Order: sequence, then C-alpha cells, then structure tokens
Amino acid sequence: MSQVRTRFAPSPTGDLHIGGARTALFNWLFAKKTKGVFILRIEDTDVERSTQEAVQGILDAMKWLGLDWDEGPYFQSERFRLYQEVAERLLREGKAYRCYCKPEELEEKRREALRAGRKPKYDRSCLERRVHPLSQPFAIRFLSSDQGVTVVEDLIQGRIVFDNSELDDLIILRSDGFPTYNFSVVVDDGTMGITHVIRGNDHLNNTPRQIQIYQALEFPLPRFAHVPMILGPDKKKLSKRHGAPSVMEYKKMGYLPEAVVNYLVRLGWSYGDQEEFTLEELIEKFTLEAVGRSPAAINPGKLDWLNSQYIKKKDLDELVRLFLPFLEEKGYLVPDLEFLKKIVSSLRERVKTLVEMANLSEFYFAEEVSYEEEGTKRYLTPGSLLIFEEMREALSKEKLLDRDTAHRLIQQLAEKQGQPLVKIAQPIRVALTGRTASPPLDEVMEILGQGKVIRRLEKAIKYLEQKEGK
RNA sequence: GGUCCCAUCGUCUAGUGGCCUAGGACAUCGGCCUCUCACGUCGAAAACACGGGUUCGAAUCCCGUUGGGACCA
Repeated sequence: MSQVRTRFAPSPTGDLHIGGARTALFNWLFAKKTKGVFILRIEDTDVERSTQEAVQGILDAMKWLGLDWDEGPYFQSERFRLYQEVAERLLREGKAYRCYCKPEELEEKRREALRAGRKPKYDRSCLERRVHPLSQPFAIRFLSSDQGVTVVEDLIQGRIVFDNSELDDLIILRSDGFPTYNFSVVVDDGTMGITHVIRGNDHLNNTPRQIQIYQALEFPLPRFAHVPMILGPDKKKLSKRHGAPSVMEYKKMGYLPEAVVNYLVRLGWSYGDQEEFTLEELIEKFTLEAVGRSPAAINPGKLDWLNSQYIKKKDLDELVRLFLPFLEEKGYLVPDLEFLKKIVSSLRERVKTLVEMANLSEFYFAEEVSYEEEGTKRYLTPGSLLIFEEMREALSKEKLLDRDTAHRLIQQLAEKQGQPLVKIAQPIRVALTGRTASPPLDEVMEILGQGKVIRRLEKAIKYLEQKEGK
C-alpha cells in the first residue's frame, strides 16, 4: 500500500473562506488519519487576479486553524515550463492538436449552435489541418474520446457515469502559453503523486475530462472525493453578503480556531450524536465515507455555541494570551496579569466570543464608570443613596475585600434594611459596573478591589447628591 | 439550454427495509437554579418535499414530479 498524498490547491485571488477551509480540513484530516502527506499548492496561473497578499493570507489562515502542510507551498506560476512540455508531448503523441481558431470565431459558432438548438461543442475544424504556420498564434486542444463513457468512482458521491459524447476537445494550453485549469491540475496532481483528490463538488463535472487527460498522460488515476458546497444561512450560494465567510474574519471576531475547526467539520460530516471533537478525536474518527452528499447551510448560532464551549474549557493562561489583542484593540491598559486572569476567568463563563468578552470587561478597565440609561433610571434613585453610604461605611472597616467578605456585606446590608437581596444588589451593581447585568457582585467586588469599589460608590453618591440638588 | 449532483425539525445531522410513537445538537419557548445577566439543568414545540410503484412491511429500494445547486459556456 503506497502512502496517501492529499493536497489543498487554492487560488490566491482573495481570502480563504470557510468553504475552502473545510476542503483543506478534510484533506488534512484524511492525510493525518492515514499517516499520509498533506501538500499545499497555490494555483496562481491567473496572474492578473493572483496577489502576494492573498497568498500570505491563505498561509496565515491555514496556520491559524492548525492545518500544517508537509510539502509546499508549490506555485503553479513556477511550473509553466512543465505544462508546456507536457502539452507538447501530447501533441507529438497525437493526443492533442493545434487549434488556430480565433476566440471571436469560436464565440460566433457557439452562438449559432445555441440558436439552432444544438450543443455548443467545438467542431474540430482544426483537427484535420495539415498546414501549421508557426507565425500564427495557436492553442493546443486535447483530443478527447467521443465514444463510450467515463466513470467517476467518487468516494463521497458514489459511481457517476458520464457520456463521452458530452465532452468536447478542451483547450489545454492557450495561445499565450498559459495552461487551462483542467490541464494544470492534472499535470500537478499527477507529477506530485496525489493519491486522493478531495475537493469541492463544483469540480465534479470537470472530473471526466481530467480522467481522460490522466489516461492520455499515463498517470495513475487518483481516488476522487467531491465534498458538497457550503451555502449561506438562506440556503443560497455563499457570498460576501452572508456575514463573514473568511477565516481570518472569524479570528477578528473572537472565535477560537478549535471552535471554527469543530464547526467546519460538522458541516457535512458527523459521528453519531457527538457534537464536540478534539483534533485527536477527529483524526481518529474521520472518514470520507461518513461525509454527507447534500450541501450544508452555515449556521452562525451553532458556531457561537461551540465557541462558548471552547472558551469555557480553554487553558486559562492560553485564553488570557489570546484575549490580550482584543483589549489592545479597545485601547485598555492592562495593569497586571493576575488582575486580568481573574477577569477572564470570571467572564469566560458568560461570553460567546472574545470580542464580547472585551466589551463586557470594559468596566474593569475604565477610569470612570459610565452609567447606562436603564440602570440610571431604575437604580440610581434617591432611595439608593443610603445603600451606597452604608456599603461604603461597612467596606472601609474591612481589612481585605474578598469574595466571601463581599457576599457577607451585601447580605448584612439587606438584612439591616429589611430588603430582599436583589434590592440591594442592583443599585450597587450599577454603581460599580454602570450596567444592570454583570458577573456576580461579590466576584466583581473582589476583582475590582477595595479601593476602586469605594471610589465608585463615592462617585455614585456624588452623582445622586447632585441630581437631588437640582 | 444540455449534463451532473442534491432533498429528514428553522439550521447542522442520526437513520443503510421491521429496533422510528423518526434520535441528538444549535436556535426558539417555558420551569428550576439565582443578587442581575449568563452558565447549568429539566421540559415543550418542531421534520422524512410530492406522487406512483416494489415488499408482509419503506425515511430507507425503484420510477416520475417539484424544488435547490454545480458545471459547460
């Protein structure tokens, strides 16, 4: 049994979006599972639309997801000579022929055929041509078989039979010397010894043509596995409109790479009722046979949920490290790591993304609390003045403000005032955080520390006195 | 237009002829927990696109219809 070799072959014309990322992931998983080799190849034959930034973006996104490659990246733009040589070989062997037809002529013929209700298929008018003037530009066409059938034994889609009469003689090398997609991909996969071509379903219809080229080149045929497309939440084709399909945007939005991987793998693949998988489990359990055949719509809510699960479980130091850039983004100064760790460990239980965590942590870092409107209206009322004063008083007598102390003080105050806990807690919450919703008050007080708590209570007292003065 | 693919709750899916009164997860709604918001927990509502066959029996196999999608340009 020869070693498995898979590849991911993106075009660097934009960001790596989630459809591509999932294809890469399946290739990676399959290679890992079989102890094979995963190859990265950049398909940049379209020089006009390919950019260096896009290449870098793809590499970054792959690294962020943890999809490391064993070989490459190879660049098609560095292999033009190879494509030309192989095309000339086919020419010599009579498996391809020169075509001098001008694009305008071909376009005209195509339109005519469509008008007459015929298939717009190349008429092979250059096949029998005897004279080959080298001064005139020509393309090289593959001489395809128009008899019989070509069968694709797809690992995901099953057995698919194509009538060869449907295929026409496709151009493999354009007159400017550039290879076409279907040709370069076969030359590359063949010469790189790819054993399993795992790619998007949009290439299924190209596969019979490619198989014929494999046969003409006498390359061993790889196994094919066409994974279904990913759709937008509305079941329509995925596009930029649908939020953020680019991998690096998920990073910016505060998703963890393991959550994104877990989410992507479950789009089309499943393992019984299991929803959460570690990378090791995925490698162990992944099979191409278990990949579904129907297209899947993305479901942002599920990614949120998965992300919140991973945020809860992540190693705390690691989470803090990942969280830091989001604080910097907001311009918060982080006084010390222990303080930050406490904050993260308190907030991690209640957020879906790191961006949300940064938003919720605002009151810990702000010099001055800003009161939100609802909290002001409901809780910063004359009746709260006494609560703030009593709490400040009680606090100032304590040596140390930890969670238990804070809890005790709130409870004592409630008893003293003959009020339910909530009547005491809510005004204090607004005074300390500016909001009506926050982590538990005792926790907030401990993290904030005695000094800040007292200062914020005093600010609230001043605020109330001014309000009443008017 | 031709060829090819697809079709189970709103979404991701389990299901490979009897275990299905169709299971799980997200989202939704409600109870519990509770100082608020979450988490958690318990529960509810929610699907086999339609029509024909095959079979003692069909979500499951076959054919057709409809609806989506891809490719060819």
